[in-house]
Amino acid sequence: MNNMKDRVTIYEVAVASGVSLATVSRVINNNSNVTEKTRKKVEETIARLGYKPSRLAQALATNKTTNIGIVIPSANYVYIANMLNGMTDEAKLRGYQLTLFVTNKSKEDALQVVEKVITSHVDGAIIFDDELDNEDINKLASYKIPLVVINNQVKGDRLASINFDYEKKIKEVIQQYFKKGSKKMYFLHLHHSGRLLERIEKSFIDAHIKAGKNYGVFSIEDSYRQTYADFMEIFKSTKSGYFLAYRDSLAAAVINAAIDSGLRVPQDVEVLSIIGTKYVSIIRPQLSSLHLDLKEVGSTSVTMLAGLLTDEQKEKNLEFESTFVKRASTLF
Amino acid sequence: MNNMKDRVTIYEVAVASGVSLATVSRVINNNSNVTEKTRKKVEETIARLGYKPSRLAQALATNKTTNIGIVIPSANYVYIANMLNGMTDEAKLRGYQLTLFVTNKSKEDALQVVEKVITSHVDGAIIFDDELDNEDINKLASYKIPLVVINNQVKGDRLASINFDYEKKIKEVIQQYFKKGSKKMYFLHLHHSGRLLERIEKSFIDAHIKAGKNYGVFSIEDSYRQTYADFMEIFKSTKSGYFLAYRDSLAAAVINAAIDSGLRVPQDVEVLSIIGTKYVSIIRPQLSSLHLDLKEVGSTSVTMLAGLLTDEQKEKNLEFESTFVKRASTLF
DNA sequence: ATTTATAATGAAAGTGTTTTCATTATCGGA
DNA sequence: TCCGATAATGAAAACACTTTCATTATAAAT
Repeated sequence: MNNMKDRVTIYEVAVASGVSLATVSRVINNNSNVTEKTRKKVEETIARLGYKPSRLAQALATNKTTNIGIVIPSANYVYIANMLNGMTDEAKLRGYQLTLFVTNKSKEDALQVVEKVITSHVDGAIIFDDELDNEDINKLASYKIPLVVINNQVKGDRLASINFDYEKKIKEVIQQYFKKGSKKMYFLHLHHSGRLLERIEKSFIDAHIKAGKNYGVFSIEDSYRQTYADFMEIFKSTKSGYFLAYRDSLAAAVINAAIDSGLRVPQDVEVLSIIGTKYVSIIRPQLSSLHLDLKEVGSTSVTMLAGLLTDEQKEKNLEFESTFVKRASTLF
Repeated sequence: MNNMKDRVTIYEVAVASGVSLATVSRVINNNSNVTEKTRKKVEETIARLGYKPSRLAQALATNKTTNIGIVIPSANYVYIANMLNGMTDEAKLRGYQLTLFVTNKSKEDALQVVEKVITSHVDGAIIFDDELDNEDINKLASYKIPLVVINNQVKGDRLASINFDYEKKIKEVIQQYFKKGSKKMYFLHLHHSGRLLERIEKSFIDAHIKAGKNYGVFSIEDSYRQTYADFMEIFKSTKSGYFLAYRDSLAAAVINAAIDSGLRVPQDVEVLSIIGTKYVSIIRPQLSSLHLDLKEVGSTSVTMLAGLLTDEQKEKNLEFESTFVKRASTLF
């Protein structure tokens, strides 16, 4: 039964059921202009021969692949995995396939990715990658590829964007803290930082300048191990502070280093993780964070792209609101 | 400059450079049978017109898509994200694109996925999903799709597999523990468990039976929150034990529940995470685990598949060795 | 200069579909 | 029973390439 079978083509189905290619194509695509009788007949031979239409040939003929490209810096971040999760769910629901394009945080790779996306004939793409700048995005757009861009305000035909309100929220959190708290705040700047992080940092600095407060910035590497080591050093001299970290693994590095240095969290050291994943409640003390449903961001991005693809929606900008969730790593 | 351009086809390039389609095709594909002069000429007009070959048409003509399918239960697990990371790197190196197929741990979806993989015309696929059984795999194989299957011993033409030695290692860890330790061991069985986990459980039970030792099994849900809640209950009566958890988030649930119940880790409660990710060292106390370089598993799977695709390699089975890493959550 | 071997090129068929347009069949109404 | 309208069907072109095979150009050798 399970012998190797060569792929059955529409032609063989046509011959076997005594109709033309056109008719078989019609029954495959549920075109109504087919008699019930011939439809039955064709469907029967399709089942008998085990025919499956070639999506490749369909794509070439219709200029639609039902593939959407996902551009990300890496699959390895938990928050990106969360988004991917939402994307795969929604894509499955809508009958799209996801093709991954990763830039590895390298500009060179990013350029390559742009080329690949163009030649791949995806129906559209979702971009969550700071390595792609406006020029890259315009290039993709110029090839008429509908785009949903996350974390970059873009405008144009068949271009939608999703943005997070982290900048605003960080400012609010800081201003709240100024009222009740007294520790000096430090921002953890990543060596290889992207636009979003830079905007957040700017927001952090602005809030301090406006309030006439003193602040600090530490530039760290995007690695738990290294950040932990760095802070074991830092905590030899710095005995208190409120630290803003981009991701929970980095926040955890600060917490663990503080505790291992004999400091108390949150009494001496307070830590806020900006992007919180499920680990915020696993790490002890539990991490205060800005909560954003990244899975929903993922599924929404697919929904928006689907809108662009079906022309229901020409352009749209959406802002996702994050909420500050106080847990045990901060006092307020 | 950045006007909308319609896709340039090979035909236009041919006309514009005064040669035939065949010649253009030859320069695209670096075929040696082209004069340097014509090559230059064609390359120049390719650059000028901004021509990019359609991978779709190429795929149809050559019956090669340079796409490989990745079948996983979900993109949301950290250990799968690690693997994906290795896959994307290696795939980029070798010029393959990755298309994601997720089963969501549902048999129904798995059947759908099998169909989609077949009609998607991927050059091959990597399967890391217990939801696909031998029948599904044989079906894919019968469509001549080269396969690398992770965690399922399979045999056949253009079928390779990668397996982990968790069963053996767990047995060793247990036997070692019998020599020095004294706590009763408990296995954390997942409600929706897969083949791998079941094999590990069997290994766990076998080791106990062989040694004439008593053991326990708790059936839990695959969720940190629920497992934490469950163990807050369990630790009301059970005041000590050695717990084997599948993933580090589950192990963390046990640890946190133990500590929050006033028990000491590892003095009262010992915990071993089978699949450890980077969180093993973030969680406190740090988690003892079986270490396996999942990123390397990912890249190796792509390498093996590439071998099958180029016919360098007809069949292969590989076993990855894990190593027991003692950290602070166990005594030995 | 002529022949041969070889390299470069082009014409055309093939890849597996969809879709347009023309043709044929079917049905209802007079 | 015949006509007209409409529904069902098929032929063929289109999609954007690759590849085989035949043909022409080029270089080497005599």
